[in-house]
Amino acid sequence: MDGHYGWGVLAAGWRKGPWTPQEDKLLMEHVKLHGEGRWNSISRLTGLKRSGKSCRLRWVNYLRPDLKRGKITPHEEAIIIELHAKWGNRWSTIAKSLPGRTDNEIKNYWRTHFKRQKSTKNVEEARARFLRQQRELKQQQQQQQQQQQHLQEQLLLLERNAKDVVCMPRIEEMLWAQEVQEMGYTYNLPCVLQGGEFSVGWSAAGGGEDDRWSEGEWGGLWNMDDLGVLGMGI
DNA sequence: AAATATCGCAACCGCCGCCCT
DNA sequence: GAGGGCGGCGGTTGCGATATT
Repeated sequence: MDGHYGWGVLAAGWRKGPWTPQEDKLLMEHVKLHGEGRWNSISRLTGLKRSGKSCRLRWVNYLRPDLKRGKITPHEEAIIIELHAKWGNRWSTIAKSLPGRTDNEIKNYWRTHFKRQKSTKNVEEARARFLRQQRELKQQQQQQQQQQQHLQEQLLLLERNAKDVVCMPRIEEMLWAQEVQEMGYTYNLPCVLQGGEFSVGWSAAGGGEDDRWSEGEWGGLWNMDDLGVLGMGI
């Protein structure tokens, strides 16, 4: 870079190139006193001949105390592959799932380990896996929608014949009844009886281990809260 | 042992979006 | 609403270290 920018020299008043220990110390002391942010005022307050951008970058990528040093672990690599299949080159987004790792670090790692030669197989596998899961999720959602629609139709039908209706289960309870039945129990829908009495209850007709909410391989890698964005292109 | 290639990393640039005036 | 400043992000560059020929 020296040839291009003049490493370590002043360009338009700013120093460029590698940071010295003295500069690091100044920056760290400043952040300790004033916190992160307001990067452009640092040079004025500390005398550092560095641009705000340069200060921020140095802090975020190198000086931050919560940074994890050392090599990317196989587990982290797996996460990077999976998340890259999901997000593409959104390094900062990927970095949020890897505490202590910076976007720059992940970007560099990707470029050296995956972009150039090997790996395409791993990456393609991860991408395929992600797309498959996305498809399955969509199907599930469609099925649920259909079920709900069906139940709603039934409910309307019941309401239409309200005169003769003995029981008037609410839609949430019908859904719950269905879930309970899937678990192997018999569920008696709560009914509004003529005369204002209620009947409610469920009885065991079997049962087993409840693993409906167990984390899948995919969900185990990161927070599933953000699955709402699955519609995005990758 | 010397020359060359590759890797790993730090740091820069340009662009974009947000916020304030 | 327009314009400017600032911070954040992704892409790129180049140096030093290490591996290979």
